[in-house]
Amino acid sequence: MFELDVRSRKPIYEQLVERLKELIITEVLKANEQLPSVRMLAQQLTINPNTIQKAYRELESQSYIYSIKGKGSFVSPATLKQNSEKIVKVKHELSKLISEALYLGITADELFKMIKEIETTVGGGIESDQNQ
Amino acid sequence: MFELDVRSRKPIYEQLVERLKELIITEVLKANEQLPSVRMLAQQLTINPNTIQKAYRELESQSYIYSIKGKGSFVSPATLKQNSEKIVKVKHELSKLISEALYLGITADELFKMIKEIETTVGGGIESDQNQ
DNA sequence: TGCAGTGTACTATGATTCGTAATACAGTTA
DNA sequence: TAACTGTATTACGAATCATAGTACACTGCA
Repeated sequence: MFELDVRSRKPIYEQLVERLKELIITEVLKANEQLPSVRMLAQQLTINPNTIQKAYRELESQSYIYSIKGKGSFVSPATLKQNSEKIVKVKHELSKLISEALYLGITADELFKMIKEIETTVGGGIESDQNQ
Repeated sequence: MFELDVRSRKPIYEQLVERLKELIITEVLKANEQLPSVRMLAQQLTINPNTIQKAYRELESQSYIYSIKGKGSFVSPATLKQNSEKIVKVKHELSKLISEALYLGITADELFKMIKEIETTVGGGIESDQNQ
C-alpha cells in the first residue's frame, strides 16, 4: 500500500502525510473508509506506531481524516473534496502573494502573527499541531 | 542607540533586525547613512560581532541596507519607502485570502508550513544561514 | 607601504528543537 | 475479559539554531 524512503532527508511521518493526502484526494481511499490502524501500518512498515500516529494527527488537524478512540481512523467525507478545486486555487494564489510579501520584506514572523490573528477573529480555525 | 533584551527568548539578531528596520522605516536612519560598524556596535552592546553581522546580512538580503567590503554598511535609499504602499496592499489581499483559506478548512498549521517552504525556496527570509 | 578601519567566511559549541521510539493509558466491540 | 482500536507521556539521539572565536580580505589614509 505504501512505499517509503526511510533514508530520505524528509521525515517519515511527512512522507506518510503526503502519500495519504494523495490517496484521499484521488479517491483511492473513499469517504468513511477505514484506514489501517496505527499498529498495523507500523508493523507493516517496520516503524514505530507513534510515527503513524503523528501522521494521522496531522491529517486529522487538516480534516483529511477523522479518528474515533477505540474504533479507528477514517477518511473524511465530502466537504474536503467538494472544496478541493477552490482549495487548490486559493493555495496557488496564496503562494504567489506570500512570495511577493516576503520579497517586499515582510517577515515570515509577521505573516504568522497575521494568520493567528485572523484565526481567532474569524473563529473558524482548528487549533494547530503543537509537536510535543 | 539600541536597547536589547538579552534574556528574551527572541534571539538577539532578530531583535536587532526588527529595531533597525523600525529606525530605517521611520527615517531616523536616513538613506545612505552609515550604520555603526559590526565591531563598534558589538562592543557597545557587549555581544559578538558575528551576531551583528548576521543581523546586517539579514537586513541586506531584504534590501534595507547595503554593505561594501572595507567601507561599511549603509541604509538603502528609497526602494523600501517606494514599496510601502505595495506592502499595505499586499497585506490587505493576504488578509482576505487567509480568511478564505481558513474558511475552506485549510489550517493555520498548513499555512505556516507553506510560508516556511516558500521562505526557504525563494530565499526571501533569513536565507544564507548555512552554519558550517 | 603599512596600519587601522571596515565587511566576510569558517569553525566551534552549548542550547534548543525535531523525529522517532518505548511504554502506559483509555475507549470499543464481541 | 480479550483483543482490537486511538491517545498521551516521556525519553533520547540527531539535527538545527544562536552565538562566539578567529582568521581572511578589502578600503582608505598617513
